[in-house]
Parts: sequence; C-alpha cells; structure tokens
Amino acid sequence: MQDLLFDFISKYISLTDDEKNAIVSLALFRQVKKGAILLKEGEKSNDGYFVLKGCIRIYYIIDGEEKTTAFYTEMEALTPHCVIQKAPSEYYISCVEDSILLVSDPDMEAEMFSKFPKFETLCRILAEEFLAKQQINFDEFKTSSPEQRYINLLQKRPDLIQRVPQHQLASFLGIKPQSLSRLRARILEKIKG
Amino acid sequence: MQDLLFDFISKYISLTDDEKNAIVSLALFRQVKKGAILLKEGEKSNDGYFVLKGCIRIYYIIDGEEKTTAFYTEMEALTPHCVIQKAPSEYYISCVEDSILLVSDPDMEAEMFSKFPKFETLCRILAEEFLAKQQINFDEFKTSSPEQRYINLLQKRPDLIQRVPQHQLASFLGIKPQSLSRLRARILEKIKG
DNA sequence: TGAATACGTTCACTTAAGTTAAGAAATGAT
DNA sequence: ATCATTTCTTAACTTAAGTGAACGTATTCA
Repeated sequence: MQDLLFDFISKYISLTDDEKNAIVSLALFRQVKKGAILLKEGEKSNDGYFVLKGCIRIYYIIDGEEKTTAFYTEMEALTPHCVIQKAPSEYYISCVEDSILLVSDPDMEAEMFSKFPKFETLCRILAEEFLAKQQINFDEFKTSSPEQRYINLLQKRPDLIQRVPQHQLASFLGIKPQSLSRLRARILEKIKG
Repeated sequence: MQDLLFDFISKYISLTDDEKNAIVSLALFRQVKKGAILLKEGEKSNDGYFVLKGCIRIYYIIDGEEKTTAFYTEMEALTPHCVIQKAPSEYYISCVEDSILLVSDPDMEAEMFSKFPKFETLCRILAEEFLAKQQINFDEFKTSSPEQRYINLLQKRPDLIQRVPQHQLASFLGIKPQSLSRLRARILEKIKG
C-alpha cells in the first residue's frame, strides 16, 4: 500500500530511504467503510486526506437535499476548506466505497516541512497542479451543457459513472437526477436512431 | 505600487528588507493597455501574472464565440495552465482595463525559492488558499441556478458587474448574453412587484 | 463627422431542465 | 426470504435557457 504512495511521489520528487521512513513514521493510514462520514457540516477538523484506494465525496445538504460536488479517487488529495480557513465546515465528506486513506494535518505537515524542505516543494507542486486541473474542469463546466458534461465525463472518468450512484452524479453535473435519466435516454436514442 | 505587493505578502509571511530588495530586483512590472492580449490559444508561455491594478480575463474561442471563464483583479495571481502543463495554451488572456501586472516565470521562482525558502512557503500557502476558494466557487456554481449565481455575484463581487461588459459576464455565469438580459429584467420585475 | 462595428435589450419560438408524482428495480436489514 | 428503503426511470406539466432576428444605442476609427 505504501508503495502506491511512493510511486506516486516519485513522479514529482525523489525520496531517500530516510525521507520515506519519516513519512511512514508520521503518516496515519486509515481504513474506512462505505458510507462512513469523515466530516460533517458545522464541524471543525484539521484532517486532510490522500486516497490510496477507494472513493470519497464532498456533499452539501441544501434545503434538505444532498448536493454532491466532488469525488476523490485513487492518488487524489483532499484538504477540506475548513482546514485552510480554520472555520466550521460547510459540507460533509463521506465514503462512497470501502477506502484506504492517508490522513494528514497541518502540525504533521509543518514537522515534515521543517525536517525535509523537499516535502514542501512537493506540496506546492501538487497544489499548483491540482489548481490548474480544477480551473480547466471549471472552465469546461461553464462552457458546456449538462449533456456535453455527461459525455465529457464518460470519456474522462468512465470509472466514476460505474462506481457512483446516479443521483450523486447528477448534482456533480449540476442537474437533478430526473434530468440525468432523461439525458441518458436522449443520448441512447441518438446512438440508436 | 510595490507597497501594495508587500502589504499583501505581509498577511502571510514577514519579509526582511533583504528579501524585499531581492523581490524588487527580480520582479518585472508591466503596464498593459485595455484590450491588450497577454496570451493566445496555441501559444506557449512561462509567464504568470499578479494583478497589482486593473483586471485581466481568461477566455476561450469555441465555435467562433468568446467564452469568458475567469476574471483576475487586484491582488489576485494567475498562473496559466500552459505554464504548469508545459503545453500550448487552450485559452486567451486579455486586459479588461489598463492594468499593472507583476510578471513571473518558473526560472525566476526557482531562483527565489533557493535563495529564500520562505518564498516557497508563501507560494504554497497562496496556492492552497486559492485552490480552496476556487473549489467553494465551483461548488456554489454547481448547486445554483443562473439567477442565483447572478444574485450571488452582485453580493460577492459587485465591482465586476460594473467594470466588465455584460456579454463577458454572461459566459462567466455559464449562460448567453440574452439570458443574462432577461434574467436581470426578471429580477427587477420581482423587486418592483 | 459619418459609417461601421460592437453591445445590450427585446421578442417569438424551440429545446431542455425543474417539479411533482408514480411505479419498477435494486439494495439492505432482519 | 421477505419487507422496507433507497435508487432509478418515466411521464405530464411548468419554467427558464438557447436560438435567431430585429432594433436602438454606444464606441471606434477612418
């Protein structure tokens, strides 16, 4: 399991055995069951997550309805807004599947950064890279229709459509579950016709 | 003008005079006229921008139509996707108003980082913070209607509605200019009625 | 200054998403 | 295995966004 992590890191920086050991000694691995809630609205938490295996999601409850806005799968990192802003969380985080996560918090990060400055470089690069990806995603979302967004998702993250319930996908696409059903039927119609 | 920059930085880290001088000696200030194009689709560039004064925007040309997806105003930093990905740009960047920008590139950043590690910390924090903000923005976009998005913008960035043409705002809100006109009329109707 | 272009609004019409409700299918718990 | 709950789909109706076109009003620039 740790190998997955080090393979991932090696794409960005090279680590000595000392550094690997430091990470392992500080890192907290956590197994979580499908449906488990990692963070609730209103709670304060300092935990960030790196998904080694499985899938977690962010959702809001607005007017009593769940609105899923993001999924994180293998080799993706999620630092909740409340950790950065030091404020109560606006959203929930829960497990879509049984998952294995690497849990971090700012204190642990600070310790790593001071011992191994290289590690701060890694975090900076990851943040910059993820920010760039996030912006492209947002741009695509803004400039396309729900139907285009779904077709886009089919191509870019076909796994998500398999592993995630439709009603969660719907709000991820910015629409209602009924509209997603209809839209899927419409696309099938087009392919057949 | 430099004071603006240092006041901003001082919110995150404290700088010695040496460090300030290093920034000034490496930094490139650039005055740009309204309408000037900083980056074109297909171009490769290594320049990142920090807006000291004015407003710049990102837009795509899709099927011959301009689609504006982002605005950057005072004290906001924009590192184009193509700088991170080392690939040709998918979008254009242009000046909405006469602006004063601080231009940076990866080489200059690397030099700063090695001389003053503190500066890498600043960049990491800014990237993390901006990422968190960006995600909240995206979440709000996904979970609200065009009308709600516009009302939201009225409250959060009223300045944008003043300084930016309607048709650019429209695509920023994910709709057509005609729909924005209609939506504004609808809101006025509600206030009157 | 005058012609051309770009911009914002309005209108009629089309298309698709939201809403409400019902029922079928899948899932989970006892 | 059965019952209850959740999830997904379908349908009819409402509402709002997309489309194409026209019109008045800036802006631009030759």
